[in-house]
Amino acid sequence: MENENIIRKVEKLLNIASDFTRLKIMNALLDESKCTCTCDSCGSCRHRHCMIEKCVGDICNEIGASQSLVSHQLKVLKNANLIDSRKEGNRVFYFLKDGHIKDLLRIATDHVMEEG
Amino acid sequence: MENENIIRKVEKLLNIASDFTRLKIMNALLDESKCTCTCDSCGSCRHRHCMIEKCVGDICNEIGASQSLVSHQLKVLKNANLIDSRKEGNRVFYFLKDGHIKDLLRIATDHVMEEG
DNA sequence: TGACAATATGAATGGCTGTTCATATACTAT
DNA sequence: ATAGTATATGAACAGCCATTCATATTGTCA
Repeated sequence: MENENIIRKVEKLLNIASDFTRLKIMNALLDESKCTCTCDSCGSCRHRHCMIEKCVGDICNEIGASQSLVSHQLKVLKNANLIDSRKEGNRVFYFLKDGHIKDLLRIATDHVMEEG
Repeated sequence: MENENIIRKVEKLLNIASDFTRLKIMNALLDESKCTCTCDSCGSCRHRHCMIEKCVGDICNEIGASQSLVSHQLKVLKNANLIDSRKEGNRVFYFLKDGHIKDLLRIATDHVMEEG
C-alpha cells in the first residue's frame, strides 16, 4: 500500500474513533472490570482476545444516550469494522472486533492522563 | 480524573489526529529513515526520544500543501501540545513533542495495514 | 392474531472545521 | 531604508456529520 493511501485510511479510522458517543460505546465494550474472558490473568486484562459484549439497550443505559443515537453510531462502528454483532432473540449483542482499538484507546487515554 | 472527562479529552486528541493534512505533517516529523537520534539501535527506531525537526517550508514541499494551510494546521497541532517549535533566524522548526503520538500513529497504521 | 419490546432506518438540521485568499508580521541581506 | 524570504493570521465559505424526531422492522409472548 502506498503511503498516501495508508494515511487516508488512518484518517478514516481516527475520524471514526474521535467521537464522544462512539468512544463511550467502545469504552463500554472494553470495560475490563466486567471482562468475561476465561484466561488466568484476567481482571486487569490486557489481552487482545479479551472483550465483553452488550446489547443495545444496556449500552444506551450505561452511556446515557438515546436508542436512536446509539443505534446509528453502532452502525458506523460496524461499517468501519471496529465492532461486530450477534443476534439473540429480540436483542442484538455488540462487541469489539479488534485488539488494535483497545491498544489505541489505551494509548490515547495514557496520553491525556499524563498531560492532565 | 473522572471517566467522562477523560473521554472528552481522548475525543479531542483523536479529533486533532484525524485530519489528512495534520497526519501528513506528523508523519513527516516522525520519518524514521531520516532520524537524527544518536542511540545505537536507530535506523528503524522505535524510541520515544527519537524525532526529527523540519521547518515550515520543507514540510510544505514534502507533503504538497500550501504554506497557509500548513501554518494553520501546525498551530492546531501546537495548541494541542502534540508538537513544539524552535525559531532559528528566519525559519521556524517544528518537531513532535511526545512519544505517545508516535505509538498512536503506529497502532493506527498497523490496523489499517492488517485490514487491507 | 394482536400487543409489546428491542432495534434499525430515513430525513432534516445546526454546528463545526478544513481550506483558500488576502494580508500582516518577522527576519535577513544589500 | 528597501527588497526579499519565511511564517503567521483573519475572514469567509463549503462541506460534512452528530443528533433528533418520527417511523419501520423484527422478534416474543399471550
